[in-house]
Order: sequence, then C-alpha cells, then structure tokens
Amino acid sequence: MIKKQITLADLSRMLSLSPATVSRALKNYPDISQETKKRVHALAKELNYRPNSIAVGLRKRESKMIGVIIPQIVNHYFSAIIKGIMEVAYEADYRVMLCQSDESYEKEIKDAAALLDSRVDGLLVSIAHSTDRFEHFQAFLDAGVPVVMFDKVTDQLAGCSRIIVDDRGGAIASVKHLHSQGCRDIAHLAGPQLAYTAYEREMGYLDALRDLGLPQDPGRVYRCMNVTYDEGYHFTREMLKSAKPPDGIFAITDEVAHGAMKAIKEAGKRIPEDIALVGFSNWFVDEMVEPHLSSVSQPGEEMGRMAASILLQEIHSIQNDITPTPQVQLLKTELIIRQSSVKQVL
Amino acid sequence: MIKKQITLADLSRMLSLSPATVSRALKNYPDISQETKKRVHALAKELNYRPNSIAVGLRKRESKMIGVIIPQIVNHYFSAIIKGIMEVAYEADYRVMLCQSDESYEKEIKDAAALLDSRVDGLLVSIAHSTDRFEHFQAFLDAGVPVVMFDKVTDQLAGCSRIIVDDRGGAIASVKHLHSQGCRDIAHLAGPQLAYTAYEREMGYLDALRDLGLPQDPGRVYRCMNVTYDEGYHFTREMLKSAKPPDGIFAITDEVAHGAMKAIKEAGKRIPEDIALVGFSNWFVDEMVEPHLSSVSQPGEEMGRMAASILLQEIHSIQNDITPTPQVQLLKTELIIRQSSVKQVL
DNA sequence: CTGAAAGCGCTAACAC
DNA sequence: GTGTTAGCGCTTTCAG
Repeated sequence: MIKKQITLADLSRMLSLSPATVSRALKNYPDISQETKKRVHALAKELNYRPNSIAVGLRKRESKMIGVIIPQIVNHYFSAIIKGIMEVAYEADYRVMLCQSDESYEKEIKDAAALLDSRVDGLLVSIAHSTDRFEHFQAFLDAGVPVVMFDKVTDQLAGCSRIIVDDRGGAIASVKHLHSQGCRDIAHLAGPQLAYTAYEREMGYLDALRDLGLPQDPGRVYRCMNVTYDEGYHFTREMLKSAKPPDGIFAITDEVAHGAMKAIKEAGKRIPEDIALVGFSNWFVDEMVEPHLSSVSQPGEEMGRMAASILLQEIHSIQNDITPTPQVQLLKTELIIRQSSVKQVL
Repeated sequence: MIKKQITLADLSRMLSLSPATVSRALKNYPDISQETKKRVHALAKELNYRPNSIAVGLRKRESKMIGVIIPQIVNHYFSAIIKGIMEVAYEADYRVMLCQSDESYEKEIKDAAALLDSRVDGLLVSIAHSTDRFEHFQAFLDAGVPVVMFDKVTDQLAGCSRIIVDDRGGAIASVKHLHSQGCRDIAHLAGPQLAYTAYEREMGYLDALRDLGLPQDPGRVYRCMNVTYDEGYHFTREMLKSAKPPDGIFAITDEVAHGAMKAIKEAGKRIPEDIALVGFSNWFVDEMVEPHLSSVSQPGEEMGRMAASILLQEIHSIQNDITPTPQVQLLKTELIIRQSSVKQVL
C-alpha cells in the first residue's frame, strides 16, 4: 500500500496550529515566537517531516529541476560534462533530470516534451547529429524556460546561450603541428558535417591546410557518420590499401583515432614515423596506448559547470522578470603533444 | 517574466466546457461525445496544450520519476548501467533523476533526502564505498517507495531487491586461468573491503588460491582504496621493486589493471611472460592497449535494464497494494582471455 | 504573533 | 454526456 508521508496538515493538527503557522515556523519566519518554532521543529524532526516538493513546486511554479538532453551517456567527454552539470546543480539545490537522445531527432523531441511537461526550470542540451529543426526547443523559450546549448549547438535558435570549445582552433593547431613534424599529406577522419563540432573541426583542418599552402584534397576527408572506433579503423585500413597513404592523420575524436591506430599497427606501419596521428578529446586512455596519442584537450567538466552556471543565472533572471541576454562562451582547447605525432627527435 | 503555459482551465473557458470534461476528452474517456472530443483535441493541439505533470503528480500521488544514486558517472561501467536504466525508464514513460554520490556517505544521504522530497516513485542505488549505515534508504521503504540496489549492494537493508554480477565467480575464473598459464605467485590489486563487489572479488581470489593449493599471503593483497589507475600503477611499481615480484596479477578493475600494465612496461618486464595480468570490466579500452588486456566482462547495460525493470515492477506492485517480494538477481560474468595473460602458445 | 482563505493545475467521485 | 465539488500539500496574501 502507498504509505503516507507526514504532511504539514498532520503537524498542524497535532500541534493545534494552523498549517500556515507551521509552514512559517519551519522556515524560521521572524514573526513566529521562539516557543512555537521550537515545538514545530521538534515535532517535525521527531516525525521526520519532509516537505513534499511536488506540492511546493506546484504552488511556487518552479520545480527546482533542470533538464539535460545529451546524445550519449557512455562517453567519457559527455559523462564529464554531466558531472560538471550535476555539481553546479547540486550546489544550487537543483535536481537534474537526464535524458539520452541517442543521436536521434525523434527521441530528442520526445525527451524535450517530457521535460517541458515536467516543468523543468531550465534546459541544457547538446543536440543530436540528426537534428536540423529546433521547434522542440523553441517551445521552452516560448514558455519562459531558458535553454542553454553546449558542445553540439546551433545558431538557428535565437535567444539561447551556447557553450562551445574552440574546436576550430584545436584542429588548426593539430594540423600545423603535424606539418611541423614533416607531414605533407594529412588526411582527416571527419564527422557528419551537420554536427557543429564536427563542422568546426573540419573547417579548422581546411583552414590550416590553406594557411600552410597544402592542397585541399576532398579525397583526404573520410566521413565517419557515427564517429566510432570501428569507422576510424575501417577508413584507415582503406587509406593504407591505397597506392599512396597519407603521412599524417587528424582524427575528429580520440575514439576514431584509436581505431586508426589499430589499423596502422595491424598494417605493420610505424607511428609516427610512417604515419603521425592526432586525436581530439584528450581522453585519459591516450596515455594508456603505445605510442601515447597526441590529442586536443577539451575541458568537459568545465563545460558542464559553465553551462549549468549560465542556465541557473538565466533562471534567476527570468524569475526576477528580466529577459537574460544570450551569451556565447568559447572554452579554450589545448593540443597535448605525445608520441604519436613527434617524428623528429629535436 | 514567467510566461504562462496553457492550462486545462484556459481550454475549458475557451470551449465553454468544464475542466473535468476537457480532462476526460483529452484522455478519450468513452462517455464523452465524439463532437466534444474533436473540439477539445483541436484546440489543445492548436494552443499546444501540455498537461502540467507536477499538478498531475500531486493529484495522483505519483511523480513518474525514479531516482538514481550512483557513486560516479565518469566511468564506463556505471555510465553503461545508467544507459540501461534510462532505456527501460523511457519505455515505461518514467523520468530519471540522477545523483552522483562521489563515493561519499554524506553526499549520498543528501541525495537520498532530495530524491525522497521530490517524491520519486522508486529508487535505484549503488552504494558509496564509505557507506556503512542505511537509514537514509530505509526512509524510502518506510514511505512505501521501493528501492533496488545494483552493483554495490548490501544485505543489511531488508526488503529491497539487489542486482549483482557474479564477481566472485569472475575472480575465481581469472585466478584459475592465471594458474593454468603457469603463474604460481599471484598478487591481487584489491579494493576497499567495505565495498560489496570489492569484497566478493577478493574472496574469489582467495577461494581460488585455496582451491589451487597456493598459499594465501596477505602481503600479496594490495589495497587500492580509491580503485584508480594511479593506485594500480603505484602498487605494481612497489611489487616490482621487491626481491621477488609476482608472476601474475589479478586486478579488481580494468582501470587499476591498466595502471599496473604501465608500471610493468616501464620496468622493462614483459607481459605476460614475466607477469601475466587480468582485469575486471571488459572495458573496450582493453583491446586498444598492447598487449590486449584479459578481463572479466560484466554486463553493465543489462544490469541497468534489469534493475530498472525490477524497480518498475515493484512500483506497480505497490500501487496495487501488494508488497513486492525482494529478489536477488545474479548476472553472469565471463572471463575474456586476451594477450596479457596467455603465456604458453598451446 | 497566528489564523483563515484562496489557489497552484489537475483528477475523480458523485451528481444530474 | 457533462458539470460540480472536493482535494492532492503547500504558500501567501490579508485579517486580526
């Protein structure tokens, strides 16, 4: 049976006080007598009274919950972001409702609807690969619920803040580094162009080639639609089968890069001597493989913390009747150079 | 400003119907005229009406939310579990409220309180290392909210189901396998004994030694209190500095095992010839390192799915006024043999 | 210093 | 078929 939790009414009855007084006493309102406060607190503690936050939410029209929609959870970078989000939310006494879109537009729509129905006070979202319409997020803004996008963002949704890392800068640094190590034919294991981060990294790759005066050969861009280890492995094998394999590879993520590494090793080629390799994410696995993988570090936890902080700010703004100004935060990336890309002993 | 979402009352006013009728029409109650249903649905869709699930929750005394408390999120195994949980919850139209205890007893207590205050319909929990009291979970049971423990469980909380993997069996298989490969001095990188899984793996290690007629030397058990890569590295270095290092290591997790691998390689020893190595989790990184790491696979997603399924069952039982019978589910583990532990070419 | 009353948005029992 | 009423548990005017 559904056992009943103790309620304010229960307390007030037992104390012969009105619910209002009990409520105020529990919150230490100044104009309640010490005596009453003592009695109320004592009984509340004894009976282990806990306010029903659903009722509070209904009354105060705020749920103290923030919604999070993320493409995947089983992913080092994303789980780091979630961690950052949860830490900030926790400190501010907000709960986190988590949804995984699984990179599916349809799932994302359903998740968004469920979160909106749950009356979350704000939404944090990293957009699925396949998403190219944004009405389901506009609905939040229309309802006065702030939305902050992180990592996979879009500029097609006005009035909402975005937190991104400097993907393009990281990509440029990687390619220039490969060039400095003597690479002249650098391939790119890219992602789906629709995704913001994938696009930026690819643009960075192309920017760098142009700056360096290297040819931009579309045949050197291999598109990993799902950005997986297996795709990295597969496309790299393909490269290796060709008459003239590249002498450097810049991979869109570490996962893809590790797949590439496997293929290169299997083919009996040396890293970095034959093919130098740089990934993206600075996953801690990078130091567990041989050779250690060079990679661009992107601060996941910091991104989560920042996204959550901005969202909370916006929630408070709105509660004080001021429309928040959307902001764009660019977090720095840093190229971590390891063995996989250092050809020359200097 | 807090813009208002459209409510049932709004609809009823505009349609000159009672809120009750509108409510019933939206839920397609049989005794509402087709005509009315049409009008109601049309307007609801037009105005994009979405029921306020906080209000529904208050009224129906169920929140359609389940709480999850997990020691860490940034962890392949745990995030896989979360994924499994979320899939099942999603299918059943439940939302997931996630908390990370960070292996802290105090944080766990606060999270539990917050979830109970949010009136989650059920709780899934994997217990923090440092937790040795369970009143904060008993509170759920007292309130008629079912609790299902997974992975890190305790038998000190009566009336609640547990999902575990066969840690002991996996440990035994690992040690016997090392023995079959010629290891006669097998060390164990263990965890804190308080943690259920750590304890079981350690017991499995000892069971196997006994079965094999090998001495059980307490000095061969290295206790990694935080179960980290660094601890694996550190303790293995320590072993290697001694006069007679072990010829096999069974590590409590893959993370620890990878730390051990690094130490062994650094010391110039060969794996598996000098020291054979087996980890636990079957992390996919195991196939990305050289040599590939043997490991015990434990089905994370399946565990999450099972835990969530059982919890939902129990929620429904309770709603139908029947006290669920706590069950214990043991998921099979499987030793995946790779290069790090195969000494002899057969 | 405390109480009465209204209401957040919805549902369910009971009328008609 | 549809409306009325009451109430989920809490907060917050407004009175006194």
